[in-house]
Amino acid sequence: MAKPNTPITEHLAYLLAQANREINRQLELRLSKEGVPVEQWRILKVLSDGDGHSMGELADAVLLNHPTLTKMIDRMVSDTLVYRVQDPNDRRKVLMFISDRGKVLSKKLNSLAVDQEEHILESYGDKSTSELKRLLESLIDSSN
Amino acid sequence: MAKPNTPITEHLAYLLAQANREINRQLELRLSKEGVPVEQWRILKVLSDGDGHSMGELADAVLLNHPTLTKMIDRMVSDTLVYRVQDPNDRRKVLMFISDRGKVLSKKLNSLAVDQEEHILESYGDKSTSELKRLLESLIDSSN
DNA sequence: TTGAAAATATTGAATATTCAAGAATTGAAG
DNA sequence: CTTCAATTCTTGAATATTCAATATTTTCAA
Repeated sequence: MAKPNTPITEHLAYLLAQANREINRQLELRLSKEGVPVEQWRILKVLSDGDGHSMGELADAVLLNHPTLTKMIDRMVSDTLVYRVQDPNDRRKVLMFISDRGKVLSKKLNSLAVDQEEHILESYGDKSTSELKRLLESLIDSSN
Repeated sequence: MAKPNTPITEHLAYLLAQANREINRQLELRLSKEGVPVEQWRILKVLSDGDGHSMGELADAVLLNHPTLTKMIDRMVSDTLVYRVQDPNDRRKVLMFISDRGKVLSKKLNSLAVDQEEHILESYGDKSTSELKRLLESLIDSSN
């Protein structure tokens, strides 16, 4: 008797990748109205607290590797969305700040992202959404 | 009074990306024992039903764009893990099959992937895991 | 039956990401 | 103090991914 061997669609790793791909695709579509990739939305959102964030901190927060972040920030500096300041307390570090132009863009992007969340809430339900968020947070916690 | 503006960590899109990144990283680490990227595990797993799968079908199943899949399959053909056969019923299509060598590798990879699932089950819990899977499936459903 | 449109897969050029190495600064042990 | 290891960020080369265009085959309407 042949072993039925779990189909890939039952692996948590696969379901996460699939869900992430789909939701990300939808978000991408909305943000493309402003011609901005999802990662830049994340960067602007994190920086919009107005504080300076080091590159390392940012890389963690926005789920990008260091060199990838450096190069994306280069582009955003060219677009004058953010700027670099050397950290006076530790000159190895660079502190990133959001510019005024960045803040304006960030607001537009946020409302596009909120639109999406609301769209999900409608089709997927309030209860499922908050339960899913809770479980994801706890999965992330348990992975550290 | 300043609007507190949802932190990025509360967005479903972000939580999914974060959880996916973490779980994927762990899986990657295990599969690296066999020197194989996660996508190749997916491909081998899907093909291991022994049937022929067209490139389009495969691309959907393994969450890759067409050209990316084509190039990855080129490598796997070089490694004699899979092979192409022209679909006799529709000669636009190419049917992909897993080779014997591919089957052997696939088995090893599966056991590494199952190890991971079990590790998650332990640290995260049986109940949470199955509930999370259920919610993810239903999110994916509701997105079509 | 013919010819235009659709479906499928691949290719090549443009872009983006990653890996490994490097430069600058700090920390800390001797 | 001095020196060596660790931390932080960037760079350049190697890889990988994506976009747009192409080739082939099928479908289907006229």
